[in-house]
Amino acid sequence: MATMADVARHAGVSLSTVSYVLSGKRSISGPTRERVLSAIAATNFAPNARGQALASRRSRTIVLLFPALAHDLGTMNMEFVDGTLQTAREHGYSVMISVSDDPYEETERAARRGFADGVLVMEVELEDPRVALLQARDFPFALIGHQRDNAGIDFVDLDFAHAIGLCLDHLAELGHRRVGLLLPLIPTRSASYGPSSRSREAFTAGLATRGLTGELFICPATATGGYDIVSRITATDPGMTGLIANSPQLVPGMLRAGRAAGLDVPDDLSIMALASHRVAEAASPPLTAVDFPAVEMGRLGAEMLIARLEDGPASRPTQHLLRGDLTLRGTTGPAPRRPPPP
Amino acid sequence: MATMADVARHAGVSLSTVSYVLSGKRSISGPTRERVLSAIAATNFAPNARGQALASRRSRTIVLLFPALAHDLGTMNMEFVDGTLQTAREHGYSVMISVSDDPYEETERAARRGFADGVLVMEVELEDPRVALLQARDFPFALIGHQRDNAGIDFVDLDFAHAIGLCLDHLAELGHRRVGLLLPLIPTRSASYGPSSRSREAFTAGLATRGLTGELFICPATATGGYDIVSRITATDPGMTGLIANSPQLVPGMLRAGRAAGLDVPDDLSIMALASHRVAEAASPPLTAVDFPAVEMGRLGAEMLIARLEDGPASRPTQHLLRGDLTLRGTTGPAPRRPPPP
DNA sequence: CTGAAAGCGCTTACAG
DNA sequence: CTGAAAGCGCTTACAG
Repeated sequence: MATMADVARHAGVSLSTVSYVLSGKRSISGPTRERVLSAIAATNFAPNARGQALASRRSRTIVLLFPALAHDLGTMNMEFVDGTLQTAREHGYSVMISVSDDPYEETERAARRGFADGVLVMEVELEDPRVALLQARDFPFALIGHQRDNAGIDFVDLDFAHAIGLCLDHLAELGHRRVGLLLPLIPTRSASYGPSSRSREAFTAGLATRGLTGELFICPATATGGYDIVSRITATDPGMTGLIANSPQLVPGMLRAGRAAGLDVPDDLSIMALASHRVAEAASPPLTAVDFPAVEMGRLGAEMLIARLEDGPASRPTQHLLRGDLTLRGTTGPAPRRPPPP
Repeated sequence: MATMADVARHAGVSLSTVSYVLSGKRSISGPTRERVLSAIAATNFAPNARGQALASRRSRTIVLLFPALAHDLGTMNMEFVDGTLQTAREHGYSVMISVSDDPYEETERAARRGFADGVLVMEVELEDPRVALLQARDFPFALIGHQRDNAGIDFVDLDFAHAIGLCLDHLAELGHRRVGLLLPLIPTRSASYGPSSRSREAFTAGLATRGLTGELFICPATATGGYDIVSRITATDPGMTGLIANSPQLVPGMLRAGRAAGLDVPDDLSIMALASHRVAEAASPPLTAVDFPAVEMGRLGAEMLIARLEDGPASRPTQHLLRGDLTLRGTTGPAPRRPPPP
């Protein structure tokens, strides 16, 4: 591989001139620039990223910081990744993906070793130790998710309270009187995992104002997680005719349990979820859902982080709390006249 | 952040001694090592990855080279990523994910810019220009997938011919006489995309030996892709009672089309897929499938590439053609006595 | 408008 | 067993 020194020799100029032609950071005369450019072409030169990173103290790399990935291999996580990659690429940044059983240690590693310029933190808790660490170290970051206290922090998140409110409104309008919210239990995240706690609160608070009663269920985010809960519900609480899944991963099991109990969706049982457009469409049957703009959140997260890297710590933070729309796709319907068969 | 020079000063030794304590590449006296180690602890030092990368000419980073990701955001791709990440992490490597509308250009970029030590190529074609490029440039790589000619190349792939054979055996044993294979059309990949062409060939060749007749269908890898094909089949070719999906993403649409035509799965129509255990289990209903060991393929791919990076180009290549097992989960059954209602 | 040189933070021959 | 020094391939003040 040709180095910048090779190009300089080839063009008969100094190494720094080659560098400045590439960066545009000082004006170069027409003829000199020509010679350099054709030398670059002739040697098939491309600047070495390692040399650039060391000299400029910028690697143009960001890290997407997943906690343990294995628990949630769903399409929605891939959508976050996809959005992040798209935006990073548009800005000339590379993206590393980091996954660990020990997210805190992994965060520290990213901040200390300096292979990347900043990190995008996923699956944020209300008081996330990773965030405290990054702040203490003054290492650039942005959140996909948000904490309880977000002063000065760049973040993008779904407005879970709003989403749950839309679900309750919808079910109430359809005449359901008793509803359930299923929250996936994420092994590595504590009880203060943002989406779970915010949905839980909104659900609890939102029941009364709509004249509903309901119950919260926590289950493994697996195929059988939703199945077991809904089996129990159909067996013991037939009046609960409307169900909300905080994650689309629970839904296949929920549908199966409904079917096993002889219930038709949506005639006997209404099921809705928080799910990206894509995931809701691909499901079988397509799901009535509040749209979870996962790709856009990945995009905005990368956007914020890169802006922070380029503008420095001074500029004021960007905070996006996105509201999803309700899209009807047929898994919810009017509450059954009388409770379905036991 | 403390540098190695800080540590050296703190310990009263030379910078090189600190480096050697860390690398273990020469013997250090007990007392000296002690002083260095406690200086490292006192300064909270961690070696700077950029300096290491430049000096050692190794970044301990590999790139996972996806073609355009947007077409296939499925769980199975996430499983490849997950396997790669797990293994990379065990070896102290970082993983970059790269996605592009122009995979060739992206490959060239990775090889020229030198931000990574090697690349893992996904979605390989029978004669993949990216592979030719990497070979010409002598840039380390391994394939998840394989070409027609694989001399000297490290790769891991599913044995698609074997998998399709298992499917045909299974359907033939169940008494099906006429079967279909659905291949997802991947926009960015040409007709010579490995999995499609190998499955196609095995299917065509395998029909006769089992006394079957059948047909091939190519459809968009979307929710509606499988739907449209199966709608047509049920309308025009009711004797086709066994269907194989080369990708699980087609299945939800296929099931929906079956249902819309008033057909029961598996009583009237048998559907099976090539799908990872996880994806097949999570589907609703769970799918009879030939297991696609996506996580393991990600692991093996990373393993091979890292071995190549550590051992150099001399050692002979590793080539894994994995065979998946058939797992029955209830979407296939005996062929109906007479063709189902039209 | 351009060049010579210092320096980014390491690794690793070269010396002793 | 340890140190002084060259060098990895760039960027960017410092000079002119």
